[in-house]
Amino acid sequence: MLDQRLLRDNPQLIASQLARRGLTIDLTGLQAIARLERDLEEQRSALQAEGNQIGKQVGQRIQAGADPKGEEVQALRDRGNAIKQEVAGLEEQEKALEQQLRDALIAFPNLPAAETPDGASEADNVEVKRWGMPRQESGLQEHWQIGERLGLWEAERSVRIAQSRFITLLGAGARLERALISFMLDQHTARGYTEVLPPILVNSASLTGSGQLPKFAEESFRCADDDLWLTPTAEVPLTSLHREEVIPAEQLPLRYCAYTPCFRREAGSYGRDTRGLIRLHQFNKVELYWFCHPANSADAHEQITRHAESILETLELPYRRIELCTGDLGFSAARTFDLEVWLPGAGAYREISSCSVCGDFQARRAAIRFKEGKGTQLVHTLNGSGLAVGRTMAALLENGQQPDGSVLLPAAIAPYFGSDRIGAA
RNA sequence: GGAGAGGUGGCCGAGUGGUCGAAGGCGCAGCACUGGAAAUGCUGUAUAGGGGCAACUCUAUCGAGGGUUCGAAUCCCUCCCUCUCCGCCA
Repeated sequence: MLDQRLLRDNPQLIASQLARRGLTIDLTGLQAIARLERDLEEQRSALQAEGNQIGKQVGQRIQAGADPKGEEVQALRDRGNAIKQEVAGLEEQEKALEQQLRDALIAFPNLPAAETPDGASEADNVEVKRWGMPRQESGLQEHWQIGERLGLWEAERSVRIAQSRFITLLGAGARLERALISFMLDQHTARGYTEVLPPILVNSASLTGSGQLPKFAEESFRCADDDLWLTPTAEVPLTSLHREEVIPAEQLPLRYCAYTPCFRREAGSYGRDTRGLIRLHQFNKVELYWFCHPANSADAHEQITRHAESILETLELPYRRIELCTGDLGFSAARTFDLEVWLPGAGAYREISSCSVCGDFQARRAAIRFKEGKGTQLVHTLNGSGLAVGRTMAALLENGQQPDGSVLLPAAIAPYFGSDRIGAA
């Protein structure tokens, strides 16, 4: 959420930064509301101060022996009642304005960071670097072909169990998924991340805190009888892990990694990526999350991205780093690096991780502060996939495929999987 | 699902209409004492919003919302949550 003070003092700045995202908004009306709300608050608190004085005086007079029903006390009571009515009127107006303000502000996306390149769409994203040597030979299979051939999962029967865009992993496929989750968590905890296994049903406040609500309700699955949703990413429970807390400054940064299944409706993607593991309503992901001091968030962003990249490098998977332009930035992000893994069967780079710094945007929504010296300040939050597990499996299958039909796995995963190969050697 | 208890500051815990943002204790910080420490003593120690260069000051907040009152942590109503026991269950 954006800062109300910024709206009161410098709405032009907000407008110009949102314009970089392609949003044209006139904020003069909202600014007026914000200022009026502030004025009313000042009037009201002055009245309340007077009312408090009167309350005290009545008590003092009565204790001093004044007649509780006498004229002097009655005059104070009358004034007290008049103030009460005035205050009630002001409060009502204030509440209405506050609601309007909040409804408006909660729907605005984050302001892009200064470093984020301007652009209108995906096409304007900037490639930052490449790592590894992509296999280019022809005749390579796509991961869904390999998976079906080796019996790693059941596509059609999964529709029977749930519906389309769900997958059932079997045998070596299930085992490899489990191995990858363990491998990734071990890599991250070795770097000092605290492993978290959070609830994957989350309440509305949690989704609002991290930015999925109110704008993106249609992207999540909801439990009809409860205020609970299936989490679309571990970013949601991890943000709420410290919601409405004040963290001592010396504890920062707090760094967490979490494996969770993730659930997304994938509305509007009909017909895209219908085969295999790329786009599912339920997928596994290991997420990295930081709460850090504002002074360190830029540095932290590079670190969290490097931590995601190191998984790809340890798994010997060629990738490239893309910096998202303002037009392609997610709702809560100020700056984002996407990592795209090379899929030689498909002959394309595909997103496998997204590493974002959100500044104080989520912290303000979720009221996550830290205490340094006298006052409190909002923390900065960062999140990054480290990595999307199903897409990692897809990348391993395509990159490791051998002429004999088997799949050779990188050395790092072999101890977890129990073998360095899937299929006949 | 049935029965009961309870929600007060970082924690424990007092407080049933009046100057209470809230006793006391613990914890924490600073100072004193000490060669250093322990013990002891003194002082300080919530959050949000407003005003002020600052010292400071005003308003709100004792689970949430509403009501009674000049005045509510304290009385009334509604809701939420937590805990304990029983039942069921991985």
